[in-house]
Formats: sequence, C-alpha cells, structure tokens
Amino acid sequence: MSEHQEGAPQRRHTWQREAVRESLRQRDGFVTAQDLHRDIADSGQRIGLATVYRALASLAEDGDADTMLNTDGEHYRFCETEGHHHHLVCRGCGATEEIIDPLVEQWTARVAEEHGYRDVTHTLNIFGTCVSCRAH
Amino acid sequence: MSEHQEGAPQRRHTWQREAVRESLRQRDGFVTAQDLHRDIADSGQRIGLATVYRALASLAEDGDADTMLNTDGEHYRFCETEGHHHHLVCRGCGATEEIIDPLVEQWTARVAEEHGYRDVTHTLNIFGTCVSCRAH
DNA sequence: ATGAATGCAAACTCTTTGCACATTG
DNA sequence: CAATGTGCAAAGAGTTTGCATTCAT
Repeated sequence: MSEHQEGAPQRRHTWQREAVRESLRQRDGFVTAQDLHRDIADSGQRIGLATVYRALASLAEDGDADTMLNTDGEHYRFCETEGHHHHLVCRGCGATEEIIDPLVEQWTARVAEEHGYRDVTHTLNIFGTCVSCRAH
Repeated sequence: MSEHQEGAPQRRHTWQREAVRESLRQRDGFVTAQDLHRDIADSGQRIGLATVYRALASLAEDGDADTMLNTDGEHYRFCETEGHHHHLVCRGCGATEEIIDPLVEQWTARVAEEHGYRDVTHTLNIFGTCVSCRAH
C-alpha cells in the first residue's frame, strides 16, 4: 500500500533542494530541469544544473513530483495529488489538470486481464487546448 | 478523415527502406532504430544507422509504424491496425497487443470536455506480464 | 567529524544533419 | 538527368557521472 518511502533515504536539507521544490511549485504545468535551472538562475540564485536534475529525480522518487516523458526530455510537475492519477495538459500554456477516475483504471485492468496479462500498469496523458488559450 | 498521405511525399523504393520495413515486421514488439540496425547488419546487409532512423521516421509518418517514446529512446512497431489504437505491452518479452476500444476514446473526450479543453488527443500504453512470461 | 550534496566538466546516449556520392524514376 | 536517398562522420540535445570541495547533521 505504501508507495512512498520504501527504503526512503533521508534527504539532507539544502537550500538547493528547497529552491528546486519551490520553483517547481510555482510553475503551473510540466517543466524540464533546464527550465527550472533558468528560473532559479533568473531569481538570482546560483545553482548547478546537475543539482537540479538530481533534486528533481529525488522529488519524483519521493512522490512529490509527477513526470512525463517527452521528445524534448523529461518534464516534471509539482504533485498535488497523492496516489495514481493522470494529466490533462494544455498544448498552449502548459496548464495541467490532475485527473482521477476509477473508470480508466478499471478499463485498463479489464483489457489487460482479457488478454491474460498480470501486474498491470499504464501511462496515460490527455492533451488539448484550454479555454483561455482558445480565446486568442 | 484521411490521416495518411497529407502532402505525402512519394517515397523512392530502395532496398534499405525495404530492409527496414521487413525487419520491423519480423519483430514482435517495439524496437529501437538501433535494434533494427543490428538486426539488419546481422542478416549480412550493410546499412547506415542514419538511414534506419530516416526509414523508421517515414514509416511512422505514413502510418505504417506505431511509435512509443521511452526513456531509452523512440521505439517502433510495425502497424497492423489502421487508425487510432493503443498497446498492451509485455514487460517480459515485449510482445504487443493492439487495443481498439471506443470506451477510452469516449472517456478521454468526456474528461477533456468537462474541463473545457478542445482538440483533444491522448497517449496511452498498458504494460503487464503476459501468460507465457509468467510460466517461467 | 563524517558522509551526503554540490558544482563543474567530461562522458554518454540517442538522434539529427551537412554534404559528397550513389540510385531511383 | 534531375532529384531523392544513402553513408559517414560531426554536431546537437538532454542527461548522467567522476571527483574534489562544501556543508548539513
């Protein structure tokens, strides 16, 4: 049941990790490590790019960030929701809605079972254009 | 309605393209350009890696191959089904079932609409362990 | 003090591209 | 023969890693 700390290594508290967590939180949608690195640099703090990568990886590992793989790299988003969920992402502004719905879960489980598959997981992302992006 | 040839450039017929198409067809699941390049080389034909990348890209563009983005690169699979569909992939052997089901389509459309999103698309992949892989 | 985190640069992996040459239609 | 495809090697892009140094505990 507990998906969080398995062998959860105790993270040390550094201003770098905090800066990454904060700048991630302040961004609405999915962003890359490089995006955040720029954000943090722009805010006047000097931080290594590798550190941002490492911080994001640990956030994701701890369940504090969602990830989405894209052609141009891994994208992260501050995690609002605990547990399994999906995203509805605006192609225009990148805004993101977290979707929780037992229907898909049941559906994927059923489909997999019908084919004799076990230990089923899935990835799902929905993309569209949000209301305000259509206003333009 | 026609998703195939938009401005479909007429492809020239070369043995390289044919080799890529064939080796892709002979593979059950999703494979990378490098995988195919090795397959083709192993079969005794000499072909440039870049050519394999280009051939796969055009196959996907023409709707003759499905693609799946993964941490270790883009994966391709020979396309059996026309039109929109999803995949149930075995984590063990890589075997793939093509899934067509209006339910998910309706579901994603509904979810997106409820949030005011338009021009909706989605990506979905299901992973599990198939029967024969569980036998071991 | 002690070991984990940082920063930097080098290394890596996957993919794309420029360009001379070969091939197709 | 005109134009597209190929091959190679170099360049790109994103991410990871080795290692000396800094810093949290």
